[in-house]
Amino acid sequence: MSGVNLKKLSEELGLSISSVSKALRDSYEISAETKKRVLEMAEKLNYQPNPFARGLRKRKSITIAVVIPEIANNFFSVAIDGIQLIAQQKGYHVLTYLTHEDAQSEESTVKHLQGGRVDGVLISLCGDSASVGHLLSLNESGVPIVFFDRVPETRECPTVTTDDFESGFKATEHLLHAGCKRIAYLRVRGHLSTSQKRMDGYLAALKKNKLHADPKMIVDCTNENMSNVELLKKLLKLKNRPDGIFASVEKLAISTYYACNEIKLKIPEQLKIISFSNLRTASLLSPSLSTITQPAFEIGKESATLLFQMIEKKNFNNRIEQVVLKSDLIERNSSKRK
Amino acid sequence: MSGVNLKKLSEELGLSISSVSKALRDSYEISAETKKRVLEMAEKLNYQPNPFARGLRKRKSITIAVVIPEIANNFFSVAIDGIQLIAQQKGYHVLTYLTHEDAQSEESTVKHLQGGRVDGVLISLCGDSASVGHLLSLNESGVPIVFFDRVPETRECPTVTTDDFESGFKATEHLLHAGCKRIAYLRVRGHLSTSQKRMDGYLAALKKNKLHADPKMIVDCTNENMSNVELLKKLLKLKNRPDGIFASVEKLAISTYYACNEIKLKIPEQLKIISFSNLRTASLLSPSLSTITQPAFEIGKESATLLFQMIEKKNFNNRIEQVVLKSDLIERNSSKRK
DNA sequence: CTGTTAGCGCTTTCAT
DNA sequence: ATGAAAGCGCTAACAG
Repeated sequence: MSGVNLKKLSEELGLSISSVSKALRDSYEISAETKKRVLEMAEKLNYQPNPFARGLRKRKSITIAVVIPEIANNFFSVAIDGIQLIAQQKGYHVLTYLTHEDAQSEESTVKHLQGGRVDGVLISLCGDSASVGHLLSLNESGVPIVFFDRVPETRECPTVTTDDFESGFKATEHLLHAGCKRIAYLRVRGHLSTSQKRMDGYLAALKKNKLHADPKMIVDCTNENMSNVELLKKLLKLKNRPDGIFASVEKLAISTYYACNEIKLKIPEQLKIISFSNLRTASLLSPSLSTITQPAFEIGKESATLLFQMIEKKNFNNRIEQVVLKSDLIERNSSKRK
Repeated sequence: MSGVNLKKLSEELGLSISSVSKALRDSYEISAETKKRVLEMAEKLNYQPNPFARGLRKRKSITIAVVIPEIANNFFSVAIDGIQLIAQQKGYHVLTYLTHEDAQSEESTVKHLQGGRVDGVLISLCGDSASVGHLLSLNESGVPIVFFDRVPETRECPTVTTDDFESGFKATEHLLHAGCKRIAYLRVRGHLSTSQKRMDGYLAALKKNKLHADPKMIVDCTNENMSNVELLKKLLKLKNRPDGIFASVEKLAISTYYACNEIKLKIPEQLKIISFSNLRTASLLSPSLSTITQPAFEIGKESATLLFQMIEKKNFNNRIEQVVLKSDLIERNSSKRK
């Protein structure tokens, strides 16, 4: 502890504690001259108010929590960047918690947030988050919650997400405009509603351009690179091989690179690729890969902004805001529009 | 606030507040049966202790702060991952602050930490951090500080860093073992002592292998990609052109790729490249790029571990620990050892 | 084994 | 314009 508190300040100044407190908060009850003296002394002694005493008294923490599955991930770290920006503007502190995709860890984390440690929570659920009971109880205890990116599917609540349908649509149209006639969609099995919506976008784009959606062009991949490469080699050796690939995960774009390399298929001349990605930097090294990216920074900013609205207005039970943001298409020289 | 506190619990149980408090902390003064009753009621009412009241009373926050220049950066986000791991084990909360490379922002952040909000601070200085006065004052007020990666150059203090000399040495040897005879070192001007040490490692590796260190092979680059590409094209068109490139920043490796592409120089057949990098994932897309990487996760873990030692032992003024970790060499198929 | 009490540092009424 | 005093929820000494 810093050792210098209101008591010490007041002794030093020959004033009462309460006067000093008021002076520091610029109360109208205090004379200008006294204020000046107090401020100077506070500066001199390097006084910093004790946040615990203040928090206890005011029942406010000036702190929010961010709960995410992982941080060593470009999407989440950029989102945090946006969150921090807004939090800093508001003068709030940010506690970060990682669940590592573990529902139990998520639950215990949320539980710890209940004692009044934070004024609000931003959370992106972990994959196997079965129940949201712990979050309900937190919310009921008066802590507003905003979900971002990974949101509960069963319940109405404040959310900030990306428009997955639009992402899928936009990515597919990008390939179509680049001249592709036969576009494969690569997905990983057992995925969330997110994946379904992206594929709906893909299908809608095909339909709009009066193209047939061949089920053979929808490829279920695994999590293992080598087996995916084999799968893709088979796909790319078909008589009716695709001339465009839409990878729903960046990893699958990489597998495609390997496959093309092995069977000497030229990118982008013979095959154009677009990939979902949260790793802007990756495409730097591979100038031929266009990517469709979640607006991570915007998502962070919007979530935090929404949360602060709820904190300040305290009306978080009434109107439920659901913000949906458009994805970013980052074009590379692979598949420039003709 | 959750609304349920010790008072409510005690009323519900017909016990005194202090008995409940003791029971919850498993004090030997309380009978087993009472403890059981209390625990059950606490569970039932979903009691969570108020961290501010406890912090105020115990003069302890169970919280540490992490102050970093940016988070949308693979090194720092992975380092935070390591920090969080240790903090979670210790039951500590983690506050994160971003300075955005702004010395003033760093200073005001540190100032806010002085009131007892945290029990310790992990910090990586921003580039233009001229003075460390604010940190001294924080430390003097009893808050232990550990510096990681970007540490003060003028003062003895607890640090966790990467062995830059070893990094430079190891990277250069990697190229030598891959058969390179003439290795260029690309650096960006006006850099820190870090850069110098890496180059010392490069020079030492050459010397050890009885190779001449040609000053023409040490290239000062800018921050602008296109001008670097021009510079590199000139370098690679020399009669005595290098057969290996050691890029001290990942960006420069990318510029090299562009340059090679323009003058039709084949990688890795005609030119092998190794690069410093904090972006493990980038090399996934470019299988021919070997990288030398800071052990970010380890740095995070080590820093946090050291900080907790200081917090727990309270002897942070005596022995000053300076941990130096080895970098990781990630080999790709570009320049496999012969 | 349980209860009473003081006080952590601050804010906020209520007096003066 | 200033000060006295109560109390936020908790812990820890001290009584009983």
